[in-house]
Order: sequence, then structure tokens, then C-alpha cells
Amino acid sequence: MIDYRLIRNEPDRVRAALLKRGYEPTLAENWLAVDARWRETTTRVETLTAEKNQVSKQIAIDKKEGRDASETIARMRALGDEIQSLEENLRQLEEERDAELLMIPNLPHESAPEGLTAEQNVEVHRWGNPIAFDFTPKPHWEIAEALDIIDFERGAKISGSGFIVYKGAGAALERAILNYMLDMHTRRHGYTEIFPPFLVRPDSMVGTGQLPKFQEDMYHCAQDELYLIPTAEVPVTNLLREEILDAAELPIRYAAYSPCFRRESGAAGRHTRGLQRVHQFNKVELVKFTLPEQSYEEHESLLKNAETVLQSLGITYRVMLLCAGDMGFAAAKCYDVEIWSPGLGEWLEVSSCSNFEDFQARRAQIRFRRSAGAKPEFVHTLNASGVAMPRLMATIIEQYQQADGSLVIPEPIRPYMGGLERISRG
RNA sequence: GGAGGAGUGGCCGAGUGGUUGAAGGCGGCGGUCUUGAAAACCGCAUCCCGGGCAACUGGGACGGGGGUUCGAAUCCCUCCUCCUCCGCCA
Repeated sequence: MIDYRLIRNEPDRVRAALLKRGYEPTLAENWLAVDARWRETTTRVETLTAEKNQVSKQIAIDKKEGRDASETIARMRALGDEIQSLEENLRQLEEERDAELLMIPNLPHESAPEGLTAEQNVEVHRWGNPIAFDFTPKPHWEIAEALDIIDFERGAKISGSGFIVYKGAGAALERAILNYMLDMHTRRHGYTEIFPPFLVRPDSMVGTGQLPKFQEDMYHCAQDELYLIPTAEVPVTNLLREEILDAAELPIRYAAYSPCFRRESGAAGRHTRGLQRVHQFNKVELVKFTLPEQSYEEHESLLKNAETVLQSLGITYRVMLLCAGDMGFAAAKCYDVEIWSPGLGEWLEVSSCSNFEDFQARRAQIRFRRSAGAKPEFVHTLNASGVAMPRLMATIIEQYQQADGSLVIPEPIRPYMGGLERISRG
């Protein structure tokens, strides 16, 4: 959530930001109206409470000195009743005020382009060239089925559509790529590896913003009131929830493998075929906690860390700077990394690289002190996939397919597969 | 899953209804002393919210939430976490 002081002190700035994102600017006015009533009521409650505290002390003294306190006690009771009814109001106002605040998205960074839809996203740069085939390339699902490395049908049989089974060399390849990416980020890019829980409590989901707004997108174990994580961002960001760090510890960089579970019911068809959209997939997630003044620098290196994975595998990709209206609710600035799928002839998103500034940290209460005794400030949080597996796997299968139907394994992955160079039929 | 026990400030730890943000100790910071350091002594300390340009000032916080009471760290309910024993299990 944003700093509500901004709404109080610079409502015009907040309104402009809301407009830039395509939100109703009246969100700010609504909040201010509730806030004004809240503050007024707070003052009255606190004045009465202050009096009550005085009277209460007097009772203690009277009792100790053996005086009759029945009159003061009567006064206390009257004050108590009045305070109680006012507090009832206050609680309602507070609820309303906080609910309004949670509806307000992060303010876009000045470098986020104007625009409301994906068409206004700006291509920042492009790496590699789509490879030219001297035969007609097949889509990944055909290759994978022919090689018997992915079983779509049986995945659907045991768990429903959107669930897949990696098999044999396919399972080994999935595991190898994940290990390759994790090793790169932990050994070369300075991230600390985290292996988090995959089920979390509701308050963790609130901490990173999946709840209350996106309840429908998640798998929920009602009996235990636990949610399956849609991304490792949730447990990893919440690791430091309600903590106050030392400035010297920052930046903190975490890399985590996790499976990701997403209900999001997409319509069947072109965009759901094969690995494009599945309910369970694997991903390596990168999460950073930084000083406010360092977050944009760290945002750029975060993007590079994700790009390095793709470059090392020879995958063609482009980086898009999202316009204000196309960014996620919590982001101030966001790059999407999209890889070129030769089989589909489309760009597919494999990583969203976001700087949330203090939006998540405020909500999750993640703070730091510049020095001992200094006032706690909110850290900045950032994250990116480094990267998500299914579309990467699909693209590797399509890009590395051979005329004879076999699949060449990208060179950096071979050590992770016992030196295997090629997956062939049979 | 069953039966018990516990949760107080950075740490340890007193406190079972009243002027307690909370004794004492450790650790921390500042000062006195000292050529310097140690020791000793003195002093200061948290977080959140409201009001105020400010000095300052009011309120709240003893795991979380709710309740009883004129008044709750202290009594009751509930949730969470940790510990011990039993059961079960990879």
C-alpha cells in the first residue's frame, strides 16, 4: 500500500498517478473523506481517555488513603460508556479507511511510460535473432510427445487439464535447467538460496498482496486455512515480514526454487496449448530487499540476472518496459522479459522484473535502521523470475529441435545431465 | 492426534487487579574520571497513531484478537508460537 501521508499532503500527485494507471482518481477523495472523520473521532476519544486516565489515578490514591471513591467511580463509568460508543464508530471508520487504502495501486515511477494497455509498452532492447530452420519447425508439444518426454494426456487424467507430466529425459531436463539457473544466481550473481514452504497462511498472502484481491486465482486448503503459493515471491518476501533490519545487511538477495500453483481459468485454445499455460509449474524466483536509494540500480542488475540465463542458453528475447496502465497493482516500475517461440511465432513472457519500492514493505512491515537508534524506514522490495520454466522449456524444445525429430541439449545444461548431448526417439 | 507447561523491552528476568513503559541484571549509547583504555560512578534509551510550523503534547502497545471490571501485564475466552511426555509417521 502507498503511504497515506501522500494522500493527505499531496492529493494532486496521487490523483495524477491514479489517472496515469487508468484508475478512478476519486479513490483519493474517498479516502480523504473517511480519514477526516476518523481523525476527528480519534481526537474526541483520546481527549476523553486522557480524562479517564486522570480520574483512574485519583481512584487509586483515594482507595489507598481510605477515602470514599464512589463519586469518582461513577464518573469513570460515565466516561467509559461514552468512550465505548465512540470507539465503535472509530473501528468502523478505520475498517473503511484501510479498505479504501488497499484499493489504491502503487504510484508509477516517472520512467514508466504513459499508456493504459500492452500496446503502449516500450521495447527497451532485443537480444539474438530468431534462428532460421532449413525444415519446417514443429510446435513443442508435438516434439515432446514424439520423444515421450512430456505426457499431456496422462497429466490431465490424474489431475485435470493444465497439469502435465515430465518423463524420462524430459523430467531430467526440467530438473537440470532448474539447477543450472539456481547455481548461476547463487554462485555468480550473489544470491542466497532459499527453499521455502509451498503452503502459506493467509496473512502471508496479504503481505505480498495476493489477498484479498486475488482470492479466486489461488488454490486453497480450506481445512487448514492454507494457500498453495502462486510464486516463491510470497514465502520469500514474507521471510522478513515485521522485522527491522540493519542497513549494513542490505541489500539482501534471495533466490528460490518453488513450484507455483495457479487456478486462473484460461479459455482453452491457442494460448493454452502445450506448456503455455498450466496450473502447476516450476520457477526460480529472485527477490531483493534494498535501501530506498539503491533500488533502481538493483532493479537494473536484477533484470540483467534474468537476461543472463537466456543469453547463456542462446534464447532470443526482448525486454519490454511496461506502461503505467499495464503494470501490476504493486509495481512502480516493471520490465517484462519475453522470449521468442519459433513454434508459436510469438513472444512469451518468462519474467516480470518489478521494483515495488516500499509498497510491499509497508504492507508487510519490513523495515531497516540506518544506524543504531535511528528511526526505522521501509526497505524497497524487488523481484523477478529467473526464470519461469514452462515457456522456457517450450522454447528450448522448439529452438533446439532437429530435422530428424531429436532434441539437442543446450551446452551449459549438459553437465547437469551427465553429459548427455541429445534426446532421441526410443 | 492425546496430556501437560510456557510466551514481559536487544537478551535474561521480577511483577497475580490500582499513581507500571514496566524492578533488577546483561548488553547498548552518552558523560565524569584517565595521557589512553579498563574499572567505578552518573545519565539516556522502544515502536505505532493523533494534534502542533516548532518547542512540545495526548493516546495506544507486556505473543495476536476479543471479553470481564470504574480500572487488566495480572482474571476469562479464543487464536498463534515454543517446550516436555505419549501416540503416529517419511
